[in-house]
Amino acid sequence: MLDPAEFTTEALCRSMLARHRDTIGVRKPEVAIRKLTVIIKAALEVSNRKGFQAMSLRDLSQISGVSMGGLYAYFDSKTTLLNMILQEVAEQVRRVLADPPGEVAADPVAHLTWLIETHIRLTEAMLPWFGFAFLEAKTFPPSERRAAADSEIETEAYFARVIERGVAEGRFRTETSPLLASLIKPLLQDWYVKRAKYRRREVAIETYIATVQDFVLRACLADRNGG
Amino acid sequence: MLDPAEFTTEALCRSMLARHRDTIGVRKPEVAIRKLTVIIKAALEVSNRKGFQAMSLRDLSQISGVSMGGLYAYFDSKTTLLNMILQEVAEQVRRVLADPPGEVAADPVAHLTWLIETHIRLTEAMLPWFGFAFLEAKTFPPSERRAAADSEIETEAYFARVIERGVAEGRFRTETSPLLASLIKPLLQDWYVKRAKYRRREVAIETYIATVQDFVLRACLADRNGG
DNA sequence: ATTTTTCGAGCGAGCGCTCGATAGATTTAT
DNA sequence: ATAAATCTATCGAGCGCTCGCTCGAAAAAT
Repeated sequence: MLDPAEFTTEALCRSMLARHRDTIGVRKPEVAIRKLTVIIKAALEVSNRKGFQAMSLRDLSQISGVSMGGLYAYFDSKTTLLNMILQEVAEQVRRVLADPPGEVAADPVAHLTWLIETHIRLTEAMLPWFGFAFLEAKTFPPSERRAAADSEIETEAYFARVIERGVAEGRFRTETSPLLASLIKPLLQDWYVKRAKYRRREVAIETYIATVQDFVLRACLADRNGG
Repeated sequence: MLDPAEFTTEALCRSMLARHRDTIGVRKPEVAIRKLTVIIKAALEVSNRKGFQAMSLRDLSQISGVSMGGLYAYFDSKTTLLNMILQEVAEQVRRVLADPPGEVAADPVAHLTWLIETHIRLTEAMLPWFGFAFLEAKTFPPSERRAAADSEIETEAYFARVIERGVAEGRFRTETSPLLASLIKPLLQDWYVKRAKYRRREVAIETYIATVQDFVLRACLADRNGG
């Protein structure tokens, strides 16, 4: 479904580097990618454990093995580091959700099902990144907070459009609530926000995906088709 | 439905004071409640704006009008203040959700509907408190984090028990997913977590409650009863 | 007169961030 | 081929500042 090679920390850091070529001081790409990867890995690990604010740059330096000064070759402030990570998450969401396979896009039901599965699998592939984004985006400066809210609205819009089309084409109940698109998002988020709980209960990702799909489709489809 | 007088900041602070009589240095109850109320009001206000960690005790002192030393007559550490608030939230959830009216408890469908409405109305009555608990609980020390997780599981259990009974009594589909109870919680949370979004879109609380109730019941009930 | 409550300057620790020093790689000059 | 010059990447002690928290004194209440 998703190619795992596209979501390794290294691959994602390559994408980050490309976007910040001008602000990153290290010129040689192999060196830059290698070090950026260990920095980001460490940053995600520590932040997911105790929060981004609580992670000091000395923590990050020690765990990544890069000196204080060395860190500042890759970002010019702690807030910039935050933004680099959040932007990469938003970028991947856009890249992955924006173009469904042709045969899927043609049918609202298939499209909705695909969106749910793909979103959950994307968050699974980038678990520390989404955990980070969810945990941190709320507590930060106005501009970062707004960017996070925009990204959220963008995701919601993918669902809203499909539902609207499904209703227009008569595949969904005409009474389908316009609120539904908003309510799908928290269902998808629960998988990575409460990941520990689902791991403890040994819920497989396929089970989770199927449950959410069924939950949503029962709300959309006419009664007879709900089973 | 809920008596607003029970959820004023002052009423809640009275409950907090009772629970921490031994660690609060101020002896006269009227004085203690009055000051605790302004402290908690200020703490919730600042924390909801920029996060509990980012709120310094100097911020809190200035905004509440209570001196640094004065604050420490009400808690012995910043973490204690956090716990006092989280405990009060957990206490109210327990108090309100634990005893449904008799006529409601008798019927699984009515009980489930009641739980959804009551939980959403409770979070609305204590909006800054729940916003605070949601925002902060994740980022904090192990013991606080565990307490928050326990409280969450407790809430989930209310829903799990009703659903189980509904299935046993033949009111709900036998295939009703055991995951459903977990998935209800994020739907309820969205109301206070994304409160700004729903306010902007002018979604009334009654609309939200009805939408969630319909969403959940469609997942539980046999197909013919879904409308 | 004595207890209770309030005050806020001050403490040590830790924060984000800077910057001069330096070791290694690469280019240029001879 | 070798020496000199230049550039790149890395380092970590130290700066100014704010943090959570304390404590002895002042003020208010009894």
